[in-house]
Order: sequence, then structure tokens, then C-alpha cells
Amino acid sequence: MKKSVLSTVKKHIEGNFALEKPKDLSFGHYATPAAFSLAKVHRKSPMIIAEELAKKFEQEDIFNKVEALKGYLNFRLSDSFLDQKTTEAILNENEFASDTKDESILLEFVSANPTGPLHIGHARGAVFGDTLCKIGKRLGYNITAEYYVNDAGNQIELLGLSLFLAGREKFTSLPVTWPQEFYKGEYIHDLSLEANEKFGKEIFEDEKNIQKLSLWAKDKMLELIKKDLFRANILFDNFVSERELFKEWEKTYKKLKDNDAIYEKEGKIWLKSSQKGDEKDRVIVREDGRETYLAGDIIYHDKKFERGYDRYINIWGADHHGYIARVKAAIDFLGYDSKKLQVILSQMVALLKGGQPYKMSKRAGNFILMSDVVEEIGAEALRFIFLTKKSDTHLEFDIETLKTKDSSNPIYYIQYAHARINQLFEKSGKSVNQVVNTKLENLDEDSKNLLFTALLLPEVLEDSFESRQLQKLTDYLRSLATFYHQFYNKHKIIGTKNEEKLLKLSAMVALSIRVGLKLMGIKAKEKM
RNA sequence: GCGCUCGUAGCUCAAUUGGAUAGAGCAACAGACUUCGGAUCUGUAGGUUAUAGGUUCGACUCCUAUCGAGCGUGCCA
Repeated sequence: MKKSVLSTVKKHIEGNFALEKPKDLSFGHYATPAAFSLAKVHRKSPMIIAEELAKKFEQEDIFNKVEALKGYLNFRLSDSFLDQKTTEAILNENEFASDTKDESILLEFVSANPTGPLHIGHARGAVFGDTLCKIGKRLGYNITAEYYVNDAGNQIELLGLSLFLAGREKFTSLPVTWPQEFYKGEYIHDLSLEANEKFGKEIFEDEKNIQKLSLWAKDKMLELIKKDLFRANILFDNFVSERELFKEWEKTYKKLKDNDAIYEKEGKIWLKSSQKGDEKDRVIVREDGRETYLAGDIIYHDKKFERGYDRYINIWGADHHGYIARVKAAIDFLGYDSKKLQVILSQMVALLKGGQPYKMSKRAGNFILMSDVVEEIGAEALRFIFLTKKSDTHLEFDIETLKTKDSSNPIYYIQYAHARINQLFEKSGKSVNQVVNTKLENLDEDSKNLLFTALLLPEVLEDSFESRQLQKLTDYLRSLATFYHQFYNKHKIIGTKNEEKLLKLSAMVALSIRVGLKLMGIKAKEKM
């Protein structure tokens, strides 16, 4: 819809200008402040320029009216144009708000360590990434969703040790000395039971078995994570193993060396990241020859860029923000364009329980599990709550209010609008197919504005995706539902002379709600 | 100390990325048709956008300083 409007407006206005939606629909459907910038060029008042521009649009039949107001130029769409768009959408729901794009994107998200189940903080990044992926696919981008599995490094050994000690304490009479830091969630207990069953209690007797337990446990944890994700309707195309990547370390290392990106000092290998905007140089290989965490990420990004995507998006927890500069530096050193990588930070989720701060700490084991929240409030409500907030703002909510299943849960409000429309069709005894060819003409202001709002979904999706601000979609669906509820209370539909027109209009509203919810991973309800 | 992300109604968040009168939900108060399902709707109240300057036709948005919060500042991940 916006495309048609934009191309028509371009015929009559020179230069670059913004086409916006006015704050209030009573001004018009679209507006442009172009006269303000033209005023400078032509040394005339914006008001006069706007008046002159408005006259040029008299012959355009996609507009009903174009008027100048306080220097703004306001456009009002014609019934026939809106009707045409509506009919197209209803006849081809799968094509509505979809597009084709010639661009491939690699989207990495979650990437939580396989040392425990996902907690509520991971869930935010997971929901955001998955929804971004769904929207992007609808818009025609070629997107690959990928999970980077940190299955190498100290934390995996610590997982094995924690499991070993837990089992040893439970199933043997051997002495147990706990280190300062270890994993102690309930899942460790569960794992030890399972390990005991599978390997027998002997495995907890010899410390040589810690290695074996580590490898077994991290595979178990990854399975658990996949299950948690699946239950929240989150799917990945690939899982990339850090452990596997390290087989390619020599190749990446040589590239860095050839590009004069590293040097040796104090027996360690350093990346010259300070040359590329990082605060300081970073160690990538320790004195004892073991690679650091950063080394794994460098190989991963080397491989990613080798695969030749047009753009890369990483969704990281906000506590990793200090990491962006060094990874980008490495990418540049490897000879790629680090501008192709965009890192989106998913801010911390502060949880309250009964008004008291609920501290999340994985090691301590008193964190809130994503799976528990999914169990209590459902995947759909969880997804919705996260998607109503910008990803980079601190978010705080009380777990108790999330547990409620009443109307304070905003998802019901939108679902209700959809269900209502469905019931209208049932009551009227008519099907969508029967009303789709009814011409929407001579609509009153309310109907026309509602129809216009329902047709905005495609541009809302574009805007949400491009700006990476998915709350724009939830805001939109919410306001569309509000608009419809208001309309419904004000206007009688069944049995009036406008019945078929208003049913067609309602069908359009339902369609946008349904498609929008689907992209958020939420199924629209026919009945409640 | 330095860096990053922020600071908007009592609370949780928006504001078309520099545009028109800063908006929603929750909480509070007052109302609505014996309904095309009230899981809805209407209204009232609530603001010096942390503070002080600056940039311009125009600032919640950009710049500078100050105050405050969270995170980071391992050769942990």
C-alpha cells in the first residue's frame, strides 16, 4: 500500500521527502512534511508551498482528497483503492504482507552454554530472535537461524565435575570436597540419577571419569535446551559446535598471522584488536597453549563469513556488550567487512517475585527456568510479553502477575477481537468467500480508518524488521484490536444494510491479526 | 576510574528514528446497551520527558556537562 502511495507522490514532489503516518487519522492516511524542507530551497513559506503541491494531486484516483494544513501535506486514500487492496489480501492470505528480497542473512541467537537448562533471560533473546526470523522469512529474506554451542572450555569440565561430585556424594561413601564454584541446580541432581542408572555408581569412584561425564552431560544438556526451545515454538536451522570448529583453528590462525593481526608476548598469543577500535589487545592463546573463548568465536566468525551471507545478525545477552569490539576487530583482520555484522543486545530481565528482586544466578541454581514459565503461563503469553518491549531496554516484571490467566494478560485482548469476528461470520451465516466481492464504497470515516489500519500490516512488518524493533508489531496488533473493539461497540453489523461490506471489513481485520500473531509464534483463536 | 546501555504518568512500557496536542496498559475513581459473546466500551484523574545549557523552522529523540541505575572492565564463558 505504501509503495503505491509513494510512487504516486513522487510524481509530483521533487527531491527526498519522508512519507509518514499522521499521528491522528483525522489528518489523513499519509502525510509529508516535504514543504518544510522545500521552503528553504525556494525561499517561500511552507504553507504556500504545501497549497501549491496539494493542487497537483487532484487528478490522482488513488487519493480521495489531498490537502495542505499548517505546512503539512495530508493524503486521504480513495475507497476504490482500499477496496482493491482488501480484495487482493483476502483472496490470497499467504501472499499478504509477503514479499521477495534478494538478500541472505545469518541470524545467530540464544547460543547459551550447554551447562544447564535455559533460564528466563535466555528466553528473551530466544523469542526475539525466533520472531525476527519468522518476520524476515515472510518478507522474503533468506534467513538461516543458528545456535553456537559452547561445548568446549572450562565450563564443560566444571559441569562434569559438578555431576561427578553430586553422584559421588549420593551413591558412594567416598569423601567429597566441593570447589568454590560449581553447578548446583536441580538438573544436576536429575543428571546424577540418570548417570547412575546408565553407568552404575562405579563411575563416581574414579576421578578419571570426570571427562567422560562432561561429554555425556553436555550432550544431555543440549537435548534439554532443544526441548525447552521447541516447547516455546522456537526452531533452529543449524547448531554449530565450538568443539568441531577448533579442528579448523590452524587455518584461521594462519590467516590472522598472514594478515599481521597477532603477536607473541609473555609466552601468549595476542590479537592486535586495539588497532581496530577495541580498548586493548586480547589474548587468544594462553601460555600453556590452550585457546581462549575468543579464539573459538574468531573461528566461528571466520567460517560464517566464508559462507558468504549478505548480512549477519547476532543476538547477544547485554552482558556480552564489551565483546562486540573485539569480535569485529577479528573479522576485519580476517579480511571481511565487519559492518555486515550487526549485534543486537538483549537486555537483562529483572524478575520480581511478590515485589522482591529475584536474583538469577546459574551457578547458585536458584534461577527461574524458561520451561517453568512456559509451563505456568504458556509459550504464547511468554512470547507476547517479551515482544512488547524493546530488546535493549531493561525489563522488569513480576513472576506472579505473569501467572495470571485473566484479562490482565494482553494477549487475550487481541485474541478476543479475532474470535469475535469469527463469531460474527457464524452468526450471519455467511462465509468470507461470499462477501469478498462486495465493493467497499461510500464508507463512513470510522469504517474507512479501520480498513486502512488493517491494511497497514505489511509496512509495520517492514518497519519492525528493518529497525529490529519488534514491539512495533505488538503495538500495532494491540491498536488494531482496540480499534475493532471500539468499532464493534459503536456499529451494529448483522442485519444492517451494510452487513456485507462490514463483514468484508471485519474479515480484513481478522486476517491482519491472524497473520501478525502467526509471525509472533501465536495461533489466532476462532473461539475463546 | 574508564566503557556500554539507559533514565518518559504511582507501576510496566510506547512515541512513525528530528515533526502536528508526549500516548497505551495496569492500579484509582465515575459510567454504558438484558449485547452481532461484558475477556468489551465511554469518561475523569495522573507529565517542567532526571537536571542545566546548546544546535534549528521544530528536540523525548542530536551535542556538551552534571546526577542516578544496570551491565561490562578475566588469559571465565
